[in-house]
Amino acid sequence: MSKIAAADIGKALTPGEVARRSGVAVSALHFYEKKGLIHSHRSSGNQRRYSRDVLRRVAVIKVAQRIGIPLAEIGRALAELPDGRTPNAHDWKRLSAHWRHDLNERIQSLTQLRDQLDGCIGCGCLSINACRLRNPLDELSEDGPGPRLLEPD
Amino acid sequence: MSKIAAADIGKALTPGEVARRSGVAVSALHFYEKKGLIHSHRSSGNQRRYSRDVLRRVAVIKVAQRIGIPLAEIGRALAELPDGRTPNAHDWKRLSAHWRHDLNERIQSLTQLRDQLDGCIGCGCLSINACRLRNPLDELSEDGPGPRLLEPD
DNA sequence: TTGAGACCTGAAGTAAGGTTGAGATCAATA
DNA sequence: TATTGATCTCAACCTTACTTCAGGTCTCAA
Repeated sequence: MSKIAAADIGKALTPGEVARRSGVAVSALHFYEKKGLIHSHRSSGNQRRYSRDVLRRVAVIKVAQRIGIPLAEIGRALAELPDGRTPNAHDWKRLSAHWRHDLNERIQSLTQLRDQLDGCIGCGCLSINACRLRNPLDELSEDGPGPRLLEPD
Repeated sequence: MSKIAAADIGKALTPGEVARRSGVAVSALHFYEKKGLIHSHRSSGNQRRYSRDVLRRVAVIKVAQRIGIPLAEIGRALAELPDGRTPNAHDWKRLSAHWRHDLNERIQSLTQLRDQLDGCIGCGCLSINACRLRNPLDELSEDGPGPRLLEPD
């Protein structure tokens, strides 16, 4: 029984193993640890040992990075989990739903940019004050006083 | 006549004017010049003076940056224009069509990521080897020997 | 003419996300 | 046991895209 319990804890992973299996460099593991995104304990000889859940944490980090979430924000999200635990299925559902929202906003804003570009490709209107490409914030068209980022060429 | 010709050349713009009208800081103008993206001549007192087309160049730079094109690549594209000229309507058509293509690819890859995320949000499958989110390159599913980036947790 | 504000240069700083190197120690195999 | 490969720490460096600073000069309106 105690043997099984010990097996449940699992064999600790060395930095090299984690690097190979997660696809990130050992230096990146150090870096993530410094930033508080992952944790390790030490062997008797002061070398890092990781529990297996570090693989899941790194997986979450990598997916979030692909989505475009900065490390600091990923770290904040992970830090908000109770007991500093690694996200379980439920946590992942919350996290990913949140990040999906961010991702979708990025897609929408890029799509809008593309559509504006479509409207401008042929017209050479880049030089004209009203070009929406040049006025991302849509903050003109009232021609009273006030900030005027882009005057006519 | 010579007076009109002189007027055609136009009054040179000071750094401050360009900054105000283009919406980028003077320090950014220095920076772009160092990188070869814009050019200036000097007043008798060694201060920069810009011809009006710098406004168009900066506009092009800003749009390209929103699309996600790195400055170095923007610089390369601008440098390929004959005579180092500022993009005219035809040049802009070519450039923007090219960049639109890049933008579209980025949108597509983010959209694909979003769809994969949709498929994974509820399932907690992040821990499973076959998860497509964790295997962006689709390079497994043949389980022979060979590189295996991500082993099971 | 003079003073305020704009400009000049070069070096250094910032932020994100790491990588690289030096010099020393650990761990596991022959 | 010896040695090779893996790790250790910490500082320095890298890239992108700029900003900030220090100390000095120009420009132009009053």
